[in-house]
Amino acid sequence: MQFATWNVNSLSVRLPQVLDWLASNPVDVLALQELKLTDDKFPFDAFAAAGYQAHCFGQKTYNGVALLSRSEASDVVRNIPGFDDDMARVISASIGKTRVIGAYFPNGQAPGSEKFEYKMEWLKGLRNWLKTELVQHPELVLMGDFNITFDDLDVWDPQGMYEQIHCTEAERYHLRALIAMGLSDSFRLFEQPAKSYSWWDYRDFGFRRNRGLRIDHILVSAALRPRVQSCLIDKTPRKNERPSDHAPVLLSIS
DNA sequence: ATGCCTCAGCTCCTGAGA
Repeated sequence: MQFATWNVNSLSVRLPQVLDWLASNPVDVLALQELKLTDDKFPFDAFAAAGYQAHCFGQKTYNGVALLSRSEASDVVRNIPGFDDDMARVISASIGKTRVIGAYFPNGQAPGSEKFEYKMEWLKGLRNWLKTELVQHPELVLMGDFNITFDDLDVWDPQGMYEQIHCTEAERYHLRALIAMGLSDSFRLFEQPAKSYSWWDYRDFGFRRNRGLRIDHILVSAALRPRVQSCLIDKTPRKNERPSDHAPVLLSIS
């Protein structure tokens, strides 16, 4: 079974690329982030024609997430129960025996800002909710744009980005707390190419110079971990003419 | 560096992203 996550930075702009990518990568489940469109504009028909059913949680201008799946998805939940949020950031569903959570974590802008405080509160809310989710659903995948690097391996310039947004100890603490709950960073279960990133700044030839961050992750629960066969970042779509700034991450489970 | 791209929208500039 194959899972993937991709921050598309506007589904309206990226739909042809998503369909192309699915044609070459017929994953079972694809989580999308930053749709930047409302539910009424979601291209259900285009995905149905490609063999995917979709559940979406859209929002005007910013945010917006969706789950696409080849088989039926049930028990769809939007956002984090118990955490009040006016932004569309999380969508969960049961697909087969697996509970799948697709998430667009807050950016946080800069340490000390109001948006950073919101990010910290959101991360606490996520973890409180996940505690019970993991009990109810031992086979769980949490994937999406986390907007946090695990450590310096995930950062092209660790000195320059020291304690900068996505790289602060406060943010990384919350990522480690998810690991402490029994989740694993599936990417690091395998040997990976040096300087592997999932996001590159549009500016300054970020991709060409490989000045990036690994901030898109797929975490798996303890029950799934022994079944993980591979995890990789697909840089191919970043070479398209009008790419998203993020690349998709792919996970294979037996 | 108040910059660099890209996207949406109260669209010919601004806010936000990361």
